[in-house]
Amino acid sequence: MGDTGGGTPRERYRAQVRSEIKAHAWEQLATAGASALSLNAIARQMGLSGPALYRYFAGRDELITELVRDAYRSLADTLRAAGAAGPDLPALAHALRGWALQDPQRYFLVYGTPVPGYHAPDDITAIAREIMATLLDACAALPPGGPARPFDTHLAEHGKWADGHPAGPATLHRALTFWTRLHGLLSLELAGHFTGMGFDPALFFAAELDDLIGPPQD
Amino acid sequence: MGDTGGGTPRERYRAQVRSEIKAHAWEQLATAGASALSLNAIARQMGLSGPALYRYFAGRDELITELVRDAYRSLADTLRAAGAAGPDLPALAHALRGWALQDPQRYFLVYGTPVPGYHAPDDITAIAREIMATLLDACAALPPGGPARPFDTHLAEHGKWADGHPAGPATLHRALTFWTRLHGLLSLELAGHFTGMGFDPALFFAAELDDLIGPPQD
DNA sequence: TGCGTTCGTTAGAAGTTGTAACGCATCGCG
DNA sequence: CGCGATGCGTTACAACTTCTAACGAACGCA
Repeated sequence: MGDTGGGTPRERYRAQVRSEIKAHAWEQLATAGASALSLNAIARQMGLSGPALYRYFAGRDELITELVRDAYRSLADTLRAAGAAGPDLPALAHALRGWALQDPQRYFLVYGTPVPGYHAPDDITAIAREIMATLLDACAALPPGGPARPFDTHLAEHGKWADGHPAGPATLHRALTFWTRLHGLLSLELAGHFTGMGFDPALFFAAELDDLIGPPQD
Repeated sequence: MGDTGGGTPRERYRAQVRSEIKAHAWEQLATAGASALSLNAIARQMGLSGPALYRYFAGRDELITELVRDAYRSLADTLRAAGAAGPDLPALAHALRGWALQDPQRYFLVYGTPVPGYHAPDDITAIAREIMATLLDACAALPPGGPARPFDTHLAEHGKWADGHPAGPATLHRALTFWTRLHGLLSLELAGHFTGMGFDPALFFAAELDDLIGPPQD
């Protein structure tokens, strides 16, 4: 926490202001969404005038990219922590859901509607791969499921994403479905598409998780 | 198509200009996303000046709401048409995927990142219920799956969303998982999270669909 | 033919991002 | 200690956005 020994005083001050800007940005993001994020509003909240922020971020896009990076980093750390005490898929799932519910707009910053032109920098895609690796570790430790399925054989030949990970096609399939199914559920829940339908999203989540761990196989 | 007999000439002209505005809006939307939609840019494209558009739409929000409404309507009609020749869940699934791939930004307009403050008008939620009804029809016609599961009993008591539909809890569960699983897959595919991973999203989609129709039960 | 509604215009307010040029404080170095 | 370079914050401005107000002209209907 008290990492105040960064280097020159200027560098420390700069880092402090940058993180203060980001703090205000997160606040705006959580309440008004990413599209409403305004550099001028942040400057006002901090008691300084508009163009001052351009000393710290090249522009709105760079600030948002930085927030996206931090969001990815936060998710990767959260999942890694959940899997630290041994591979545990349910623990990973609940860590993911907790992280998503904690700040829905942060979740959408990672997995929400993309901007057509935008391409994430390499270090962000690296974090994404790290997340998948954590997921693969947990899936590899699971007892084998049912019989091999057609898509498994396709993954065996076209699984160049898990390169360097010693996981069989069935495990790759498991990790992929874990990701897409839980994302579908969380995405719709956070977007409010379940409100007024009456059921409890947490129970639905638990049901889908059960399906992923031990599919109905007897 | 040639529905030119709306009423007074003024009403016909008004409707025509409105639809022309929306056409340009869809074009902008598909290329630059919803956040970049600009009334001024549309006015320029149409050869008239900015404030002229306010005769036809109260503002940017109303135009976007109208686009959301049309998107919902288009999806509901597409699914209804796919299920017209009898309840057919695979047909519904492929119609959904085709509709999504046809215009990703239109899909995200319906199921993408929500604006925190926004609440959809009643007629839009009515279309959403219509979509769920079509889905329930197709699920009800499916042969029964495996044994009843815990979440089914919860849905039996908290399924006030399918009110008026003669479907059992297992069918409700089926429809819900159909929705969330395929959305998760499509959402990540359209957002580009699968690019560079090597596998074919269409095959993954087919695999998930197989799981939904005939879960591995022997 | 004439009257009223509606349309499109220009002008302008208030907001945004982002650039340019200018003082001034501060930090590091001699 | 003092001096110079670096960096910070400012104001001024351009270009853009949404949206309101007021005006003139065109159009439809009686």
